[in-house]
Amino acid sequence: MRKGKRVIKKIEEKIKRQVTFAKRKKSLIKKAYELSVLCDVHLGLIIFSHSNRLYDFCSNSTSMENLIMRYQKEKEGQTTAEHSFHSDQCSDCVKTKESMMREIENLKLNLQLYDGHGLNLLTYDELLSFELHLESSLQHARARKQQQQQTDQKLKGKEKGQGSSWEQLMWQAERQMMTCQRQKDPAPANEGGVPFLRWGTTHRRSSPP
Amino acid sequence: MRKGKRVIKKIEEKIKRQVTFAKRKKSLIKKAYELSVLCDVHLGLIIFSHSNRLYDFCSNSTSMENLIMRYQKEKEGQTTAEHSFHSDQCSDCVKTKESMMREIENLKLNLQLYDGHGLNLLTYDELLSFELHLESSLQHARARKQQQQQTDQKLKGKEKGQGSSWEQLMWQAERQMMTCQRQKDPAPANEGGVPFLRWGTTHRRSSPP
DNA sequence: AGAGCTATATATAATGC
DNA sequence: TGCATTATATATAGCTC
Repeated sequence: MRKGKRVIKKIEEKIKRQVTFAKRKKSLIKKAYELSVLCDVHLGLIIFSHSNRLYDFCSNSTSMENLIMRYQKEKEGQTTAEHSFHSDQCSDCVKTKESMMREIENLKLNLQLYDGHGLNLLTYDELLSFELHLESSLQHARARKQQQQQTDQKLKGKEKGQGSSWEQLMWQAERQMMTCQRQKDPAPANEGGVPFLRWGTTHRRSSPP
Repeated sequence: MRKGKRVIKKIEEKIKRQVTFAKRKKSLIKKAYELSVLCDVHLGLIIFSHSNRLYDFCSNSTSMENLIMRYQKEKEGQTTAEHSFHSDQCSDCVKTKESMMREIENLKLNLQLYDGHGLNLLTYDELLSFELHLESSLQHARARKQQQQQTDQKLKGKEKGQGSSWEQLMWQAERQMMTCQRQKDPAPANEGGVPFLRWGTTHRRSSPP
C-alpha cells in the first residue's frame, strides 16, 4: 500500500532498493517493449544493476549494435570530434581506429556519389567511367528484378504443388550461399540489422515468398 | 477515458500513433530517470522516432558512450572471447573497433549492390527502389558530365582572358562548399587517402582545369 | 505539435508467506 | 530470493482547446 508521493531520491536501504530495482526494471522494459510495438519505433535500453549486471532490451527488427551505430552517427554529426579523450591510453589502437575511420569515410564518400553528391570532385574521365558503371548496375538490377518476378510468378502458380519446388530450393540454396559468404563473422550482429539501404526501404527479404 | 485493455499491437492511425509515441516516450524517459535515481544504477535509453529522430536518456554520473562500451564489453564476453589475443590492454578500444568493423562491413555490402552482388537478398520492392535510385544517379552523373564538358570548353576558349573567369570562381566556390559540407570532422582524414573509386580510376580532380 | 481534462488501466510500495 | 495481495499513486487514451 503506497502512502504519500514518491520522492525521487536514492533509496538508502539496500534491500528495498534491490526490490524496487527488480520491479521497476521489469516494468521499464515492459514499457519500452510496448512503446516499440505500439508506435513501431526502434529503441534500445541498457541497464547496469548496482552489481554491474547487464539487462537490456531492444525492439524487434533491429539490433542493439545497429541502434548504437545509428546513435553514434547522430551524435557524431552533433558534436565535433570528441574522441580525443580516450586516445592517450592506447595509441596503437587509436591508430588502427583512425585508419578504420578513414576507410569508413572513404566508403561513405563513395556511397554518396550514388546520391549525386561529390560528383564535382570527379574528372571528366571519371564521370564517364562512373556513368558506364551505373549503366551496368542498372542492367544487373533489372535483370535480377525480372528474374525474381518470374520466380515469384512460378511459385505462385505452383503454390499448391509439392511442398518444396525447384525454385524454392534453388532460392534457398542461393540465399544460404550468399548468407554464408556475407557472414564470415559468426557474431549474430546482422540477425536483424541488415545493412541500411540508403535509397529506400530498410528491410530485406528474410525468407522465400 | 480508457476503455478496455490495451492490446499491444502497432497503432495503424498515424495521428494516434504519433500522439501515443510522444506521451509514452515522455513517461518512459521519466521512468528511466526515476529508476536510475531511486536505485542508483546506470542506464541508457535510445529511441529513434518513426521519422528517424533520436531521443535518448542516460543516467547521471555516466555517459552513453561509456554505457555502450560497457554493453559491448559484456556482449563480447558472452560470445566466444576470441579477441583476447588482440590486446587485453585496451579492450574498450577493441569494442569500438568491432562496431567500426561492422559499419565497414555494412557499407561494403551496400557498395557491392552497385556491382550487382547481393541483389538476391532484396525484395522485389527494394529492387524497384534500387532501380529508381540508380536511374536518378545516372541522371545526376550525366548532368554533371554535361555541365563539366561545357565548363571545360568555355574555359578553353577563355584561357587567355582575365585571370579568374566566372566559371572558375563558381567552380571554386562550389567545390569549397562541397568540401566544407563533406568535412564537418576537422580531422585531416582525407589528407592523402582519396576515396578509392572502385568502378574505375582512383584519382579525383584536385584542382580546376 | 502541445496542454489540460477525465475515466479507467497499470504500476508499485508495503506486507505477509 | 521470489510471489501474491492490496491500497494508493501514476499512466494514459480519447477528448477539447
